[in-house]
Amino acid sequence: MDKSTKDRILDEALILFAENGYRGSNLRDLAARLGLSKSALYKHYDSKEAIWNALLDRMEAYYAQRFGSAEHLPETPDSCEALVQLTLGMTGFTISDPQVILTRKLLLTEQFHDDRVRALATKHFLEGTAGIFTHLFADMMDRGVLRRDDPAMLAFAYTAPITALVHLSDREPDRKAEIMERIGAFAARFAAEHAAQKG
Amino acid sequence: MDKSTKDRILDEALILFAENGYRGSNLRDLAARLGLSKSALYKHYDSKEAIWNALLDRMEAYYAQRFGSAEHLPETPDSCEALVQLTLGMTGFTISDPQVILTRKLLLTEQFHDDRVRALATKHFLEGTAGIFTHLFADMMDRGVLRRDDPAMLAFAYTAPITALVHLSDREPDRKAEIMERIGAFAARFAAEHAAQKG
DNA sequence: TTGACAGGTGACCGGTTGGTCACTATAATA
DNA sequence: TATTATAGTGACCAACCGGTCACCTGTCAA
Repeated sequence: MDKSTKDRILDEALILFAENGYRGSNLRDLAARLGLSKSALYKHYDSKEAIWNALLDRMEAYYAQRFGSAEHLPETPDSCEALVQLTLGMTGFTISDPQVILTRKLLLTEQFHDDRVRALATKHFLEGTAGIFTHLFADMMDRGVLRRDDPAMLAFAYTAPITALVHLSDREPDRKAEIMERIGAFAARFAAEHAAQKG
Repeated sequence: MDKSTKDRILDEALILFAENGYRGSNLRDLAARLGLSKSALYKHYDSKEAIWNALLDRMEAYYAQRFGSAEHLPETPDSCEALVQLTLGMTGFTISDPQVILTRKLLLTEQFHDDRVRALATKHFLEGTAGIFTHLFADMMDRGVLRRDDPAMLAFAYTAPITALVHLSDREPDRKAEIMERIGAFAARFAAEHAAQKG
């Protein structure tokens, strides 16, 4: 089934808002991207702000399903090497997928201009990712892969530097290869340091 | 000596641009904040963009002197407790000083719209802070306070989570007390983990 | 005294932007 | 077949914004 115009508007609005900001985007450009006239947009949304709100609705729904339930947790790694591989896989996706990149840009650039974005930014950059790894680390401790420790603190210490490098990749997309290497080195070092049996 | 109008314009421009973004700010509001008419601004700067560029010039000069020379390095902590205290002092300032907060907001919200901001953002959030602690950690290893290790990797692992909490404080300034506690806990844990003599 | 100049004012201009409206085409339905 | 709802068009409008211009005022040097 083809995507509805209503959805396509949000797809293009994400691109536009992420690259120029909400205030820096205008409905004429948005309509042109869709091959529509500006007034056609008003058949689907009442205003520019309504498009913005619908886009945030969609993003909130996405985060609710991604971070909300335990179902979307990745399988617990059964070794330190598996943890590094999982991390590299997740990060590789996150710095390559266009939609994810645009979403991150939107969260960063609009976080101080809109309260819903503010909340989503904290969820995405802090609680969400760290929350997932809190679960994984707790499991890995139970299974004797990681030395017993505070899983939440460990997850925070693990994900925050990786997130910083993801942001660097958003700023300088040409350095992706180098950044992936740094993430791999950081993850490997971290895993070695907190492995159940040292060495 | 009183501040020149030219400087006061940049002061207010920082506030305006940081809170509404460059495109979301207009010269009428800026003039009103200064108690001037809009046309008076043109006696000091040729255009809105010229104000923006002058503001970036000033920011670049600030970062050059802060991160550029070894003179501005804090004194090397002579114990793990001193490291924690230094960290809390620096962070306490950075999340409280209005100008620093505004600068950070500007860097975050405009990093994808302007190449100079992009470069400054990487310098501020990644290389700069980590660079300072790379020096400190190297010194502390030489003096036997910290276990010998890769100082750059260690500095990155230390500063990135703190920076993430600083960003959280920018988004949710009401949580400053809680955030300072988290930073203290993280710093203390990190120091204990990398101290020369364990325990 | 005069003239140049720096700093400031308000009116005005053209381009852009969000939003409206009358109108059209098409497809489903009574 | 007549009707109605949906989706789309282009012209238009008012508000806003960056920028210009003629003009004013105080200071200070020639």
